[in-house]
Amino acid sequence: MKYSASKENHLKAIFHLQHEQGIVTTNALAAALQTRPASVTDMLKKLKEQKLLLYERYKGFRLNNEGKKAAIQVIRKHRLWEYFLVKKLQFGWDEVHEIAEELEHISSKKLVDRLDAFLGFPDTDPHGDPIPDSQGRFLQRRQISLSELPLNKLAQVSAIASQTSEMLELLQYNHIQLGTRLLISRKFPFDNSLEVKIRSRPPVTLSAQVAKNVLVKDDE
Amino acid sequence: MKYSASKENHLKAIFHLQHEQGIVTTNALAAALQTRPASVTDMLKKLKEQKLLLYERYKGFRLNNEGKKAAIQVIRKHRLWEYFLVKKLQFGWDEVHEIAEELEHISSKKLVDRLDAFLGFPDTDPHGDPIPDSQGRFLQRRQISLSELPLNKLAQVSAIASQTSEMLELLQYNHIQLGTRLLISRKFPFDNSLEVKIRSRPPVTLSAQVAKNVLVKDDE
DNA sequence: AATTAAATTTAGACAAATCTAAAATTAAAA
DNA sequence: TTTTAATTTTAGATTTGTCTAAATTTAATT
Ligand SMILES: [Mn+2]
Ligand SMILES: [Mn+2]
Ligand SMILES: [Mn+2]
Ligand SMILES: [Mn+2]
Repeated sequence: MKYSASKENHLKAIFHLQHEQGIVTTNALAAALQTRPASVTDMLKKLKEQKLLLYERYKGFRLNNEGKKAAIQVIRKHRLWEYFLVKKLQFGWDEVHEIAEELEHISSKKLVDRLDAFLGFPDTDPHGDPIPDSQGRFLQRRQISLSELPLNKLAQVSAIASQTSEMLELLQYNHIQLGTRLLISRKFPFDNSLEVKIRSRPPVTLSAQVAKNVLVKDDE
Repeated sequence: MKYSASKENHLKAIFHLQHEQGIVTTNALAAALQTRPASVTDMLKKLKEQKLLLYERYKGFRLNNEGKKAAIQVIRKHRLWEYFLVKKLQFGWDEVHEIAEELEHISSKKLVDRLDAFLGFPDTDPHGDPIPDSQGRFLQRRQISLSELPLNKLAQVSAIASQTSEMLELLQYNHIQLGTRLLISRKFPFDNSLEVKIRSRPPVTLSAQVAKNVLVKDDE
């Protein structure tokens, strides 16, 4: 099956949202796609027609198995291209998302699998997100949000949940990137902001909003 | 300037046709793009509106400088991606065209230039066609059609003018590919077919139609 | 030169994807 | 439990790119 770029974008966004929330709402999807709720409703009808999602008017929606499979293939393409751009073409990790947003819609399955092999079957993209394999299998890693990390416990940045360029710019400014080892040296209950220490650097302060979107795992 | 995939396809096809014919006709373009003359007329109006071509109704058309520049950028992308697919992803030269037909519409200029550098600034694509550089400069090579090659003169295949998969399949069957050294051992005036010899192989016969589309250059 | 044929353009339609404004439904507040 | 507010859907339009069928213009034949 081959879907339009717009359909693929919708499938992917629904997949991400339902991973966080179970059921997805029209407004949430419209916000994620920077489009209008009315446009989302239009697309939902088409996706339901094609039996890619479960949907009844006014009651929210979610992907069925077929829809998930399709979404995962798009995610696979997106992340493999991001990996290619960073590792082979020397792009920065904060400038590949938009380009991958276009490349992910190239349809050749053979191309994706060859690219995968060429890259040595990587299992995480430049932002630390897992890359599904050819059969759509994920290796899901146990990672927590930086805001849940206990005080003074060393951890390693493993993924960035919100990948807007504004977010990435802020992190880069604070010398935080994939693989950075850090710990929380202080918590401020007033606004839930955190003071974070990175080895041999002055500490930096992160808002709760930022911390929530930085995912970490135990340091080895 | 960024143009739609359809506009880019039209620009590229017009460029190729006017290279051969000077002025381009509606029917020729429709045939090249596998579309209808009426659709071509519609698009011509838009391209003229955007000042990419010279066009007056019923009188044919051709790209202006702006249009040529745009077309060359598309050709550059197409051929760089073809080179990538063959040299890095191990595709055969006869299976890359369709995929490149999609990849050529990815818009990032930076991506193309990085890809170019990654590939080592190649100057011909897998079919022997020259790859324009970042400024749109071509290195045009003096090549002639196999049908114009004198009898018994050794030459080397440098490009294939018609790159349909049917054509490429036929050539592959006859062991003719880019770089193949050959000579014409006999000409048959009745139908302008040719007997062609490739070193250490039994001679093969090619129709005039095939020979016209095989381009050769002097053997070093 | 008149007629026929070919090429090209116009007129009108359609599908996909999006939008705004208004209506319908559901959720929250008084 | 009314009333108000938020969410979601519908109705109707718009843009882009395409098509068929008919009309127009140009080219080729008799
Ligand atoms: Mn996308
Ligand atoms: Mn990513
Ligand atoms: Mn194309
Ligand atoms: Mn080529």
